[in-house]
Amino acid sequence: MATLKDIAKEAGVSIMTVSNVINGKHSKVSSQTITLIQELVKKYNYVPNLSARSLSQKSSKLIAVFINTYEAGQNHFKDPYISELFGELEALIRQSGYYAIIRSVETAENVSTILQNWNVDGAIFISQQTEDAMNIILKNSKCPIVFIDSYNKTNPKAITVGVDDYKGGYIATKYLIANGHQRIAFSGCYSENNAIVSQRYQGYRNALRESGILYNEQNLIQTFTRYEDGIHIGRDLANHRYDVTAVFAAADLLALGIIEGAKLNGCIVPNDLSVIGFDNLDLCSFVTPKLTTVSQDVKKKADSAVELLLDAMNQVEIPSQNITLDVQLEVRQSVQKIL
Amino acid sequence: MATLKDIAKEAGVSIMTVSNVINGKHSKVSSQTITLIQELVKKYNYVPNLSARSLSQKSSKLIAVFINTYEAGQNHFKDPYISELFGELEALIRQSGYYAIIRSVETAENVSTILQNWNVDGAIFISQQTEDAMNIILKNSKCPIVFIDSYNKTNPKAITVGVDDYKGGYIATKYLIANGHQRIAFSGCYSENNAIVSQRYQGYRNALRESGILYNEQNLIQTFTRYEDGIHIGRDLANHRYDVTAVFAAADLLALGIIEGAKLNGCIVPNDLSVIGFDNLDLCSFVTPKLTTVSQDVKKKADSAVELLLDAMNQVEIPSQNITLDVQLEVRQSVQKIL
DNA sequence: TTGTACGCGTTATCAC
DNA sequence: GTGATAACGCGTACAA
Repeated sequence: MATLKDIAKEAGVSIMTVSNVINGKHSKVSSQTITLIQELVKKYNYVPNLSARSLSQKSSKLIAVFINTYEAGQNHFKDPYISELFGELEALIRQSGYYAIIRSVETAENVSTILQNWNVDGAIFISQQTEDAMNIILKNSKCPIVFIDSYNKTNPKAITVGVDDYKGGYIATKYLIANGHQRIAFSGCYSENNAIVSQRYQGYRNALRESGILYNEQNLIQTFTRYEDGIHIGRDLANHRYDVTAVFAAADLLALGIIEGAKLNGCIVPNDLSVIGFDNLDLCSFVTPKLTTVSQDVKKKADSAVELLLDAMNQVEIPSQNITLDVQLEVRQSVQKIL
Repeated sequence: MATLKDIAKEAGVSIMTVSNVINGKHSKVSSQTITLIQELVKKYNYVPNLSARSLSQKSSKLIAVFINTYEAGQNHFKDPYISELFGELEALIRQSGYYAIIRSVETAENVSTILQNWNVDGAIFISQQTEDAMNIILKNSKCPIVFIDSYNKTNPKAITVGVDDYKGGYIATKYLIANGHQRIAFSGCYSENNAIVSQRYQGYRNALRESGILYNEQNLIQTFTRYEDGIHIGRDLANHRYDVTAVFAAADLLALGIIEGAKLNGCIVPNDLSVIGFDNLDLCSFVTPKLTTVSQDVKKKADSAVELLLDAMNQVEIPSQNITLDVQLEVRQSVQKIL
């Protein structure tokens, strides 16, 4: 509750002297008063009021982290990938001397309001945005914003961090093909608005084409990517609703659901069906069979995002505003060679 | 960027009139000026500066969510339980008209600094605190604080939300006993500072005693509760380092690790060993065998915490400051009857 | 080396 | 109904 004024009065100096001491501008103050004031600061447990500071400065030291609100009635933080990413971001924001405001939003309009409300210095989106949404957000916002897992080829203001989704789809499919599979399904939340999945799908398609395998439209399985959705698909697969020997699932949870659903109807992975996922969640190694999947480096993603954001906030020249991190195949037990 | 002043100038009225319109004090303003100002607000996209508001009001509309920093080098949000809880809290805070600041902290001192820095209205701790830490925090803080999963029997200021850990340990052990098990291990992060685990342990001990089973000190397995820790213990169990037929693990991840570790050394759950966990994470149903566990209602926990906090902030009379939610046994496949 | 005046955007108070 | 003034806590710019 103590303010600069209180300390100044007690010390018999002006407010500015106290302020200078606190902000480390020691060159402007005699060492005597410095120690005096430092004692008083401790004694009264002085803590600067950052709202006041934010008001009189350009900067608020606040970084906003945005996430989409519930999807399919689901708490977004139940997605282990999102949670881990968020945890890393929080740590990095704190270590950089900033404060993290977390907010789930429904529409692009809400974003700029929050940003202005708190005079936020920078923002990070941790769930995918459409290009349209990004453009609206960027147009209405003054501070730098980093978008994780979003694609935007047209807007030069867009700062993005993502992984090589195309390559992920490509190497996963290639691996299945190398193991003798020819009839391979793609399952995921495929739509025009979902650039991530579209990219993975493109990788899948190109891998097929390169190997001279004819693409069968029936093998695109449209679905949400929760575990429960996978169960349904797994059952369908076991019931031969699709004519395939392998499935590439665009998310680990979906893949795990598929494995379980197939099993429920007597189809055993990898013996009767091969499955590959995407993300490399910890729990891929907890299940049976352990899931072969495309792995990405979540920590590096968070590092890149915060680094890019801080650079933009400090107007540092950046080589590129769009970072694409590499992915690689994590071979485990859910794929089997066939003849 | 528009401020009250800008709007006032454009409308040819005073700042206060604009302020009154924005804050819905319509009784003090003529309907003409109301509509005029509302138009201008839209035109200039006016958004109130909450730092300024916080400065001139008692309240900041900010709620801080605290979590302990890394433990055992682990991002805390990799714990699915913590993540889900956090996601629910974020939603509730937002829906209540507040803004969430998230912060990981190492020591109790950091807490009051943040609280003062931002003039925070209320705070929630989502990871367990020792009674000492809680007392320090409460002593140094002015705003209401809710502690989730912490025990504090002595400090009347402490507002807490938890589950009936004792009962959890009790019913889990009783269930094992009912299935014919007599030699039962307890594994978890047992220590004097960890009240949660101590309670679960007490439940375990009492269940044994009630059934006339002699407690064997060797069967208390001290460990961290990560999956990897479970692996070690599972191996030990398979190698008959402990003379038991069943294990109660104080956390699901630990239980899953134990199952896997045992399997690696040829000991199959539930055939050769029965295991019960605690938390009922989603992934309990993803693994094989599906984990029998003690379940708690995370959503209800979040609801209770926010409700309690808001009541305290609004100085509403509360029947009890300490809520203990019920737990129940979720029977699945990891326990087998023995003779 | 230290102090003064002012402004940041908002609200409460009180007078008109 | 409406408006002037002070106050919230801090930092910048400048003066002493």
